[in-house]
Amino acid sequence: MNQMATLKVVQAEAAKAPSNTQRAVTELRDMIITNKLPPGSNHLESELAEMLGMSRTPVREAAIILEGQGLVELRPRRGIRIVLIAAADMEEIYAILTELESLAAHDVASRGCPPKDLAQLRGYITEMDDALDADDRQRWALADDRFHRKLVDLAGNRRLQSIVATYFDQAHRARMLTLYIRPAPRGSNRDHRALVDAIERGDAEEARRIHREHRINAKRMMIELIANHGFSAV
Amino acid sequence: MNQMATLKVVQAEAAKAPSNTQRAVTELRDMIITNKLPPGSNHLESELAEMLGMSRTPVREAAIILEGQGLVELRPRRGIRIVLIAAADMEEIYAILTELESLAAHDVASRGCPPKDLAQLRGYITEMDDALDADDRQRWALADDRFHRKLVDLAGNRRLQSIVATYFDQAHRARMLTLYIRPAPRGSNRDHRALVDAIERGDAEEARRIHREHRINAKRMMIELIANHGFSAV
DNA sequence: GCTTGAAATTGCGTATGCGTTAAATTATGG
DNA sequence: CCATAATTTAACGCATACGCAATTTCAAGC
Repeated sequence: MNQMATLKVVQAEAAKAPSNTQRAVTELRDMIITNKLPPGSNHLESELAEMLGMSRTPVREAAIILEGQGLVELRPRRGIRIVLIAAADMEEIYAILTELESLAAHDVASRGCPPKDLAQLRGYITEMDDALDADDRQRWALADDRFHRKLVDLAGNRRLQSIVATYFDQAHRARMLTLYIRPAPRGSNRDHRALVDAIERGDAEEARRIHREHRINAKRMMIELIANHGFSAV
Repeated sequence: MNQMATLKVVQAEAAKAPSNTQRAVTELRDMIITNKLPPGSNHLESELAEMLGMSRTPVREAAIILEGQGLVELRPRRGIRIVLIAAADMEEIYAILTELESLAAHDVASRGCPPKDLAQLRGYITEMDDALDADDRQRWALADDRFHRKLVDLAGNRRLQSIVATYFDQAHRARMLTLYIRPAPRGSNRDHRALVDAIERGDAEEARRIHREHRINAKRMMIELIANHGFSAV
């Protein structure tokens, strides 16, 4: 009885066997945003089903979900297409992220932010600095991701979180491509620090302004890189 | 043979039989946003399947899509739940709509807008005035909807359109509920006219500012109505 | 009664099969 | 040689079936 209880707890706390559909979503998403499934490529349901070791049904369901997240396109009889991200798409995506993240910055500053979370944000900034010193771009990108995500989480708007997450994913491939050809993002952390300071002071409008500028610069750089390096579509 | 050819053409030009999944999405969406499926109610897949005269498969697929649009919640073995919209949700939704529509206003103003489209926007404004004179709130709401949707369309950002459409849907039920208890939205059209004027002048910042104010007011009113009338959840 | 465990129920996840129909291919006429 | 029609192919949409597992029902013990 004691053992059973323990087992139960363990099971409850374990990730209790995700459904095949869920697994298909995670695995396909990962393969898409890391470019393992080439942008623009087409895949039959049966092909993906075999690859993932399941039947067509959960693959179809996963495809529908991923279509809702803008990662694939369902073209009946022509396969599931991995969407291409062109410069124009990055414009759209960054425009949206700029607005929504600035809103998040504003809201966090105005509703106030526990010291613990401020510290965490600053932790990511330090992490980014360290990564740059070590010239580890991958690690920098990861910390940058976390910083931005944390900021949005702190705003406490679930829908905002979900939208930003979606468009982060869409932008992910392009971000990874430009990661090694962009200049070292040294200036970036000055913005980040100024933002956290503004949040700490509760200066909502300033927080919004700082983050908007930050994002606008990021967007400009990304678009230029994409244009100059000629990968017009990813 | 001639008849067959004619038939073919007719079929091709007709809306060529949408899939059952598509039909399920449209019909369920309509029933949800018009409160025909009561918020908070739960429905088994088989129940909805029977109602719509199809099997569980397309209903499941539709449910997944609608979940992605935040209209239902899939709770295994407990049915498909029609999501409740509470005051807190309206806060989230309006916060997002405020940002994104203001962005749209800004972009339309800065990229410029063909006279034809300006005229159409003004047409909706007139329609709203007329509807208010006739005390026809339903018609007012429809024109207001069209005005806002058109504004976003003109910004030419597909992703923006899609997000705004999604959250419009989520807010629809609450908007309809407050439609008859709110004061006549006379002031609203002053904002609308000022916005269109700003767009015509190409004054992007002013367009953004006007629309943001407009939305903030709308939000305040909506939240107050919901709070005062005690339907804390819809 | 109230709790606990066993039994029964039933809703869902997934596999599978089939008919439809769009795409591809070949045949046919200009 | 090209364009169009007939034929073939095969991918998908959907219905259906089934076993597992969660939930509910019911019984028995405290």
